[in-house]
Amino acid sequence: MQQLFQYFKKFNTVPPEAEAAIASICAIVNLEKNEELQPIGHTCKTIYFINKGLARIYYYKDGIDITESFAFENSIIARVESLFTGKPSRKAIQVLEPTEVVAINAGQLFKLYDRFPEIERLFRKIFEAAYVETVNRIEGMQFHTAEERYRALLNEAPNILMRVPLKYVASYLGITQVSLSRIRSQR
Amino acid sequence: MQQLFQYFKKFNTVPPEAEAAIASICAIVNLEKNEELQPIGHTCKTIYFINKGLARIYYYKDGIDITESFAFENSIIARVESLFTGKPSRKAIQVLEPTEVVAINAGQLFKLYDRFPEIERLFRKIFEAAYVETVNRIEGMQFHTAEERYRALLNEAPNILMRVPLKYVASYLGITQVSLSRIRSQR
DNA sequence: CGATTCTTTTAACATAAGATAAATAATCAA
DNA sequence: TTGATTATTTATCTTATGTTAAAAGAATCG
Repeated sequence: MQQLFQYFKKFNTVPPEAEAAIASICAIVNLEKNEELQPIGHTCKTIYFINKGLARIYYYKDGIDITESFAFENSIIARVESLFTGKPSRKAIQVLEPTEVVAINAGQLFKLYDRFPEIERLFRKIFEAAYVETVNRIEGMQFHTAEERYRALLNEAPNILMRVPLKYVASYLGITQVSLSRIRSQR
Repeated sequence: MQQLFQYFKKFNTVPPEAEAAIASICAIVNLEKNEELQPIGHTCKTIYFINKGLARIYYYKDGIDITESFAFENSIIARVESLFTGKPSRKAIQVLEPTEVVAINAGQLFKLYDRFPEIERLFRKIFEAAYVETVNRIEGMQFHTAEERYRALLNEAPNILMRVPLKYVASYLGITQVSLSRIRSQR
């Protein structure tokens, strides 16, 4: 849990009582490689923090598995399009390595917002940062060739390419696995 | 200003004093067609609400004008990647019709967050909703052909195609103007 | 109104990426 | 270790989209 509170400090400091309140609505969960953290069709009611390991959000389009995003240790992962709307998610969260997460009960967390404005502010800032990342990703997807997107990933997040099966990376980049392989092979 | 407060009600109700506080940091701005609301290179310190008219966020990639997003009446527009990081934005906001906006001073707004938790909550929810929209847009961009993206736009936001020059729509869809024209011509 | 400028379409050609199938390579379980 | 499964690469062919240039069509303004 210390790891999570360390992470929080990057966004907002909260008083000890607030930390204790958060701790009381968290649970440590351990998963084996490839296990599902959240299934498709379920409304997202949990925010996860990754202590160790790696996860992805994915969904199916026309029967094809598409990776929306990856998350590594010391980061938050949640299906926000469900979390913030209360609608069921067409997406799932899956772990790609043996992974330990802190599961934060979102319903109870949102209740804590009333008691602790610092907690509301903390998560506001966390999701603002995530929002910015998403906006930046759109920019990367507009008018870049598949090769440019691959090279950018190689630069900015080589850990993804080291730890994630290429088939997942391909759909994350918005291309087929065959295309990705072709791009990699040309030197 | 009433229009803005009406919009707010969709997200969170705030007490009259809070409304008054917000009103005190807002200004009405009127712009002519094609005028710039915010220039490239400037750090974003204003959140705009569109009373009437239409605006877009755009930037240049290799000298080519690319539209990141559009905003119509009764919606918020801001360059969040600058607003939330304090870094200068490579993007600009331009109005595409005679437009009236409410300019909200973001620095002062963030100060109001301390005095009025309701205001912090209000804008938290506004940006959460915007975040969800952005995540959904990524989904639309992964593994859809240009034609599918055009048809989807035609369905979901035909007003964009009615009111926005096609050259801007093309880059928004991530394709060239020539491609868009080709897609439109085939019945 | 006519001239200029801006926007959209059309045409011809080049190329990146998709689809399908098959061959390797890597991983994993018995 | 071996066989079976899964992941990755390679090959061939097809197609969507980019590029460039030019023509046609609208909008704007003096």
